[in-house]
Amino acid sequence: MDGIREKLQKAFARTGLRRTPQRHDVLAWLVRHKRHATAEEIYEAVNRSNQRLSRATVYNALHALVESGLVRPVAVEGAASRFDSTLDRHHHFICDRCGDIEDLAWFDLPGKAMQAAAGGRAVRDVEITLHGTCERCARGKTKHTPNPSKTRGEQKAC
Amino acid sequence: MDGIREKLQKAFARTGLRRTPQRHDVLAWLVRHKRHATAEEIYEAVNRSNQRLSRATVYNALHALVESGLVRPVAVEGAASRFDSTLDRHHHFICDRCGDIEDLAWFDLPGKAMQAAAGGRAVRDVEITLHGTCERCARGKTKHTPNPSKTRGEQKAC
DNA sequence: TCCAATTTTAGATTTAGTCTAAGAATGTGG
DNA sequence: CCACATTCTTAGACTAAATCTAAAATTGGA
Repeated sequence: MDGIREKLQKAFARTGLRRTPQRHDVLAWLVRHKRHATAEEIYEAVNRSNQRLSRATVYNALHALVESGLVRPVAVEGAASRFDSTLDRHHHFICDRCGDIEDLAWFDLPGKAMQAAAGGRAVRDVEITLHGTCERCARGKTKHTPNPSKTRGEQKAC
Repeated sequence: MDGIREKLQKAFARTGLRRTPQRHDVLAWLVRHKRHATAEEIYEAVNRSNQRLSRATVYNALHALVESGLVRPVAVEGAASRFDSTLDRHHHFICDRCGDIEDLAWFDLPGKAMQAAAGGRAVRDVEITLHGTCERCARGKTKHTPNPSKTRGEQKAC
């Protein structure tokens, strides 16, 4: 119905990454829920619906998926890394106040300027992250609690 | 001789951040050594030359400095955050293989595209990180060990 | 089918970073 | 110059993130 099965099948085939049930589940969850989840959240969510997989397996699967480009890590200062399916390209916006991560429409970098700055280096990927205040926080809605799990660190109550 | 004292004095004055000896030492070290150091490295380095400051103080100082914009955190997936003086603008390049972080010359984002993508959000800062293979790793020099401290995580021997 | 390589697993371990409560330093108004 | 409130630092305990280990399970191919 959902086509996800086929989509993932293709993705695995394309990258040559061995498709284990565990990797499949992790990727499927990430594709379905476009949240920027931590490894811990994925661990809990996937285990809630399916068979159990261990924490180490979640990390292994995530790393394998990152390695082959199907998943992208979003590192956050002072907090657990979050993960993101790359099946559609996009950039990120991180709110200074509440720490929420939002997707932005993709746009290109000026190729020339980038090449010049990169010099002789081989560039595989470009990561653009905007920082600022999200609309909810700007409006002063204090209820906005984007990371229902342990929101460790900086974020001021918001 | 070095003008750093005055430069920092100005920086503190400009941002209104209280200049404590500890914050000064942390910032001074970051300005002098343009490495992208972890909190732990800073802790060790600063204590090597000067009086002792506690780990908590290093974190406190770093957060205060980040808050007031004098220092920028560089989050890295699966590893300790690194820190960077912002006294000159630049972008980053992170090597997939060895994990090294290099500075790139500053270049601007196409303002229109960015505004369009950001929508109504208030953008404070733009962070551009290129990922790929650094020149040393490309040349296959296996000696390249950029993070002499605990290089935890992904990096293949390189 | 059998073997070698890969993957998963549970649990222990390491490391990053925060928290707490108490004490020190600082700045301000009188 | 003093008193008081505020801010900052500190050590160490604590929490959480992520890795590591060694053993068991699964897989793909000859």
